[in-house]
Amino acid sequence: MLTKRQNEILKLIVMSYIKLAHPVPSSLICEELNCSSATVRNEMVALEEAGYLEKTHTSSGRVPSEAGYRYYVDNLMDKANINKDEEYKLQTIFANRQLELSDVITKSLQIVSDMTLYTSVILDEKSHENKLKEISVVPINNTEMVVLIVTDKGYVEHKDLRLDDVSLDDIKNTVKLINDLIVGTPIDEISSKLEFDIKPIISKYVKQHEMLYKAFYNVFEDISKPGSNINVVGKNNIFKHKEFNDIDKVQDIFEKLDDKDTMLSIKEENDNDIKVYIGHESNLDDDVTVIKTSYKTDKDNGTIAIIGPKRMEYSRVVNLLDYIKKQIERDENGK
Amino acid sequence: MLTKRQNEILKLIVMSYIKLAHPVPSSLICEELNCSSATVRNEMVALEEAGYLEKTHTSSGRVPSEAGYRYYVDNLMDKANINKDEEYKLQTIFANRQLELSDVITKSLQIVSDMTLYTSVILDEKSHENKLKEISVVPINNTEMVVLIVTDKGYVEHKDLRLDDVSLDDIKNTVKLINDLIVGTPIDEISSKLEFDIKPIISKYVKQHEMLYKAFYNVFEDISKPGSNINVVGKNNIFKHKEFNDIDKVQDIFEKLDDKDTMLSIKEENDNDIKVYIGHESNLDDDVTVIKTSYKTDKDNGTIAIIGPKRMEYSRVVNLLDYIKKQIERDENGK
DNA sequence: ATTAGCAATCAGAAAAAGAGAGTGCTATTT
DNA sequence: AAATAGCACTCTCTTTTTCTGATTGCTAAT
Repeated sequence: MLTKRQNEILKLIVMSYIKLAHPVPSSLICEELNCSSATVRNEMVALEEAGYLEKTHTSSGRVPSEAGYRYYVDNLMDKANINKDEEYKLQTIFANRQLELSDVITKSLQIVSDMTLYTSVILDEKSHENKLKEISVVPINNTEMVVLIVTDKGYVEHKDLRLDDVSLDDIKNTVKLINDLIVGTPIDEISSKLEFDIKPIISKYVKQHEMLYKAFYNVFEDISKPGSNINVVGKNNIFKHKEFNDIDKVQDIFEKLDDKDTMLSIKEENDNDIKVYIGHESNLDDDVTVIKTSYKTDKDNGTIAIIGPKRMEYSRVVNLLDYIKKQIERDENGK
Repeated sequence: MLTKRQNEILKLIVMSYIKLAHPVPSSLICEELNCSSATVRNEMVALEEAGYLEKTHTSSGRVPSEAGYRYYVDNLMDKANINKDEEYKLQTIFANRQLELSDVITKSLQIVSDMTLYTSVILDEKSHENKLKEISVVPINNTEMVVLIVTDKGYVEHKDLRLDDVSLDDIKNTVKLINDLIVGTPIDEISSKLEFDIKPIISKYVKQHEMLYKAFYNVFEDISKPGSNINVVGKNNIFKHKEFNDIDKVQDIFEKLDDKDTMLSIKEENDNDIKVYIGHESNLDDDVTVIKTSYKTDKDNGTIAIIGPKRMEYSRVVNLLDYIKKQIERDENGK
């Protein structure tokens, strides 16, 4: 258990280090605390023994350890509100109802990345609860057509289809059948419904049924794949932090930011809270921190995350994420 | 004018340097040429005076100058055919007719990037010759709907629309009017046609005409913006070349690869040939070379480019680009 | 015209030297 | 008992020096 003064010193050290990116000497703290540097040094030894501080070499100032950051985030961090200026900048995005939700989210995180110099990730999953609302086919020329698919949640997919020697009537009939029979079916059940309900019927009414069945089967097979969108914004901000001044490290992080699985792992344990993953917990790099949260609306749910150095402005980022999460959820659910 | 032997030596030096990334000593060349290193050195002096070679310091081996690369590309480079192995890998992509053209191109350049360790850029412009083929609206709930727009070339756009207090009938009528009156209009002329031809009519037949007109006007305004798609593939390959072992340089290049204007400038002077921009000509970095070409099909045209170090495998890349260009054009036009 | 031979040059690695920041410890004060 | 002043000690970071090896340019010989 830390004394009150130790808490104070630890907080000051973490905050100084976040700001100055340089091991914090006792002299810096004693100015703040009105006591001598020797006193601070004694406390520093205690904090180091407790595992919250580290030295870079025998006679260096102190740097927060991973546990130090953890303790700071869990116990010491000011949970102030979002900065008014930042709120204002984000407000203008959320006020704009013209844009689609995913664009709003991307834009807001773009702004966050620009302001903070950190990197943002947006993961949004195609919901499995989407049901087919309407399918239509627009012929382009003799062999090509565009298939348009809309779900009840307003999700749109389109696919080009090339079919030689199929009559327009056949196509129209097939589309009509699909619209009549499987509208309302959840997208991941369409393939099987197509096989068992539609196939027998179109084989009666449609001449080129074999080819058409196959084509539409493929289209739906494709769409129903449970894909996630991964959007990484402000990647180049990685270069802006002195802990990433090593080209091999930067390369490694860039490769992870491009790696689907690594990015998807961020969204695991979909929690309503804001989660902070410090250093090795981030799964990216020991010098990286990931702060994330999830959102849920009527139509959509997803995860947003900010990636930066372990020496990150924790409270600022937490506030920003919290604000955005609330805006998204208010915007869409509360209307 | 260079002698035959000077040509030979220059070619060997460029090729060695591309392969070994190390200033080429005379000893390396004389093995190849069956003459003494002193002889080669004399020729090197001549080539240096002609501006084709440089030294990194007084007693270093020679490195090709920008002019040296230029001379090599224009006069000395073997214009062999594409490597069979590489052709095979690309073939499988182009054989797959399921994919849309833009996906085929992206995939093939992804493969090129993986094979060569260079970076690829695909620039494809939305053609202005697209004409409206069909518009449809799918209502999602009371206030939201999806507008689907298809052009005669199979280009699809969709926009979410929020409209409070508009009746379904009004919407249907408006869509019908648009379909009746402006299908076939080039997309960049739709806005004005909407204003002068449609507005007067819907104001008669549609109750909430003001709001609907405005909404559709915005939708078309949005789509007709002459946007270009910019797709950069294999960015992380930048890290793989020793000339980019400097973090500031890498940062600078990454920022340029993300910069719309810089990337768009690649497609200028839309030429049918394959163009090579060496060093400062690349507009990216003095150590960078850009090799590009353009393609043109019935539906689409665009530019593809490979970005790598100046010390690039010129002939290999030229062959790859040439092959891909031909495949694209054959694939789409020929058939 | 070509080549052998050799001193001269310079990058890059390794070693040495110097300066400065900050600590830990001890003795002293409060 | 807690806080502080004082000082030797440690270690990084920077600069300087030394050393080695690769490669050249030049001169004289073939």
